[in-house]
Amino acid sequence: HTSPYHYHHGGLTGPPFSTDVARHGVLNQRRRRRPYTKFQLAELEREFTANEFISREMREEIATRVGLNDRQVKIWFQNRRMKKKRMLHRGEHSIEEDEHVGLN
Amino acid sequence: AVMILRSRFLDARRKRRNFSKQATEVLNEYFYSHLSNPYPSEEAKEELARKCTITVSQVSNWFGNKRIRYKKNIGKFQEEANLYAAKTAQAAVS
DNA sequence: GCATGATAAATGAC
DNA sequence: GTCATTTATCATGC
Repeated sequence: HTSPYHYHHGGLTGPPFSTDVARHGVLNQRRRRRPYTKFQLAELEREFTANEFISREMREEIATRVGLNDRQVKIWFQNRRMKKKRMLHRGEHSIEEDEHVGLN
Repeated sequence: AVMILRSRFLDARRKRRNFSKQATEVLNEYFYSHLSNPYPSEEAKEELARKCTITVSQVSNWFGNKRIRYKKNIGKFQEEANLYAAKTAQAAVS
């Protein structure tokens, strides 16, 4: 799987991160990351516990209730499923290598 | 069970430790020797993880942080870049 | 007080 | 849909 931000590079000319400017024009810049409130997260977590996959109707219902657009709710559930996967995969490798007071 | 997992998950960054000097050395060597495309493959990440005694996720985190912070202030990393450039040049001679 | 590692929103490839 | 990322924010180290 190639790196998305270097996918369209024909040659190897150009600085490391030259594609950033060309990615979006002046008008459409990346939406700023905005942390959600405790209430929003609590509601989202509660719905996620009920079911990890939600329909478009339920998505709109949650969105209006917590004050987010349905796209944000959709993305949140996607990221939440990835987070759960990471959490489950965490106990496999390092069960608990805590208190490793290592000096460099 | 979910709460236990989550509390343990959140504790990860709560008690984070800095990587060893040798680990940072290895990661920086790879980063500055691939500055035109600092995106290690999955296999390269696994090898770096073994050399540094860290997980593949930690390697991904390090490169993610390194790329954005280098891009945001190239001047601040200029000295570091020259250091590792000279180091790889030295290795090429020998 | 910033440097650093990990996580939380947001994007895009596939 | 997954998933590797970008970006901002968080929590800690020193």
